[in-house]
Amino acid sequence: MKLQQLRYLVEVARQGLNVSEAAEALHTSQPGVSKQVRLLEDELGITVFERSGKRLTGITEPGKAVLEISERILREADNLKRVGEEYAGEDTGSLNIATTHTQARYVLPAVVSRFLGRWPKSPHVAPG
Amino acid sequence: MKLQQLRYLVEVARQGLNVSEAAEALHTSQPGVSKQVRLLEDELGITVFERSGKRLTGITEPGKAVLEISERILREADNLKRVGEEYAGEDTGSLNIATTHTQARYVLPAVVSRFLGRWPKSPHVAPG
DNA sequence: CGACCTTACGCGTTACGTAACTATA
DNA sequence: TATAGTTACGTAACGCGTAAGGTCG
Repeated sequence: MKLQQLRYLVEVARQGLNVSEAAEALHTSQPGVSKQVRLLEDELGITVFERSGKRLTGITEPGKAVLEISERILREADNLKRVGEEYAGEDTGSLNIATTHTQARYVLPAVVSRFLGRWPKSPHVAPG
Repeated sequence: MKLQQLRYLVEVARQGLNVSEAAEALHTSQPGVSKQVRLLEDELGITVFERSGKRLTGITEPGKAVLEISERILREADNLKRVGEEYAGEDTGSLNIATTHTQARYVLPAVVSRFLGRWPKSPHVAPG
């Protein structure tokens, strides 16, 4: 089960059971959506969409439950990304180092290198 | 962001910040867990685990939020699988067909074939 | 015949496991 | 020195897009 399969599933439902429109809304190909929806149905052992031949004509009872839960999961996944944005910037700041020429020349480089290795997001290292 | 990354993350936290034990509990390799945790942290822009050199020593504040949400997502994912089990069996039954030899010989095969194509889970087709 | 879903297939990406490296206690 | 996490790398699996195939209205 993959998050993207849930997105595909939910989008198909939101687009009035139209796989083509769902694919376009998700900026991907229609066969991809079709396949992933199938795979998810297989994995869950559930038929989510009623099919009349090759058209989707409705949502089954278990399908409704699946869609509800899927939407919850996707909402939570969005929340997860939002956590990143909320806390972004809070662990930033600046660190000034004063020392002698000798230390700066022979000791600092190694120390700074290790520091940058440990905190990869540190953007700026400048003299002055 | 992938569901497995969330599983890895949560398991590491549950195993007392021990990546090796988490890997074993998940029946996978330790480097895999390490890498996926890193990738998730990068994608979210968040440091979940405090690191002292190469040991994990604590959970950051945003990390706690991430873990909470991740656990919710995983619970919901389990619910999804459970929906499958709950409804399993409800759309099963048997269908008996009585007809003439001629029909059975020349018409039935195509019809049965289409039926099986439409309901792939049909396990048994037997004369009787 | 037109719209639309599914299957087939080739390609690029990604995850995973093994091995080697590094750092901490 | 022992333990634990990370990096490197080769392989296998997976997702995706294009093209071809079927089916219903």
